[in-house]
Amino acid sequence: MVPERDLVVHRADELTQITNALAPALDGRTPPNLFLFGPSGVGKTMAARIAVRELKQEADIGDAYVNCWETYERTGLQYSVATQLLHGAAIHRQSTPRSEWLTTVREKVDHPCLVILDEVDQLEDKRVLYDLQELPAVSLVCIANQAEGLFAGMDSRTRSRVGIGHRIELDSYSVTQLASILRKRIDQLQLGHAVSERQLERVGRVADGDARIAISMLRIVVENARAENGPVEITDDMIEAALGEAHNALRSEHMDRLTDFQWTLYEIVKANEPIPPRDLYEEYCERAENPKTDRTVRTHLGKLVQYDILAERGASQTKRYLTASLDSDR
DNA sequence: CATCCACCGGAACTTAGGGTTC
DNA sequence: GAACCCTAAGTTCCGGTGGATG
Repeated sequence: MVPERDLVVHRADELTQITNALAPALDGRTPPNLFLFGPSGVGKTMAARIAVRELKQEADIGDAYVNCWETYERTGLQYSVATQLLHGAAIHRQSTPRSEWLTTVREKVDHPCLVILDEVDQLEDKRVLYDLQELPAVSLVCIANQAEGLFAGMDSRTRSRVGIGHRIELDSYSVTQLASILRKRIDQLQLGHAVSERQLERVGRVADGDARIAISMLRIVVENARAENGPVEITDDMIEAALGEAHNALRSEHMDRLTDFQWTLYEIVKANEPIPPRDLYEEYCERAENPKTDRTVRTHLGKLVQYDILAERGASQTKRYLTASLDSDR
């Protein structure tokens, strides 16, 4: 759920910038693409969705939202965008040739459309951005961690066509900003008395600028406190305990999506880290009945690194894979 | 500094699987 | 149900890159 605007603290300026950038849609024009960059948990998605929702209230504007982590394939993404823009009409099956979906959208949609692509750097095939850009009514709102990672993955044609537009950077939250975000949530739960300012700041400091981690921690703390009988009381110990739990919860979200093959690779690295690519592949061949080629393994290792599940150190002969620990990058 | 070697990743191709059409 | 179309995943091929080594 997207919090209402009054819950959005410390992002008023950015929200205005986003709304201004997309404002041409109010006059029926197609705004230039918009790029939101910033580390995780700084409110990029929230700001984009609120801005689009506000614009929709004022004019006839179509919208679509796709999380590219979940929908990372070219066809799936096109299908998702097309059905959202057409409200499910006129698309027969997912196997309908993509040229047909795009033609249908092109023919039937005459108002500006704002398409939010969240975690767009997770897209396997960035050419899908070019496909969408071909639709005259569509503006892309691309959300990613870093500009470099996103544009590096594009071929030159896509980059020159899609990469034009406003760019807005969102910085990490400060400790006090995080604390006040948490305070709003606590007040909503009517638990104002149960948590001290100092404890909220402690959560904010540990979350390291990431509101998702901070909020996740707070939720765990509150749940644990409620599980105990009597009035809700939050101790410092409970806060320390929630830290590890919150990190694990976010990590397992990603781990859940691994295939068996990717799990095998992860386990080999975990058992042997730091491990050079060659040893990793040999170990994999021993474990697998029908081992895939090293090229395929490389592709998947690349994904695991991109998902922040594995990390790599060194280059060429000194290259080693190891498990990425959230604790180590702080 | 030149050479070597492990590694990287793009591109074209093959294969398997699913759906559509007649 | 056969012919056809489309896609994702994997394979093959290969040129490029950058530490290590002498």
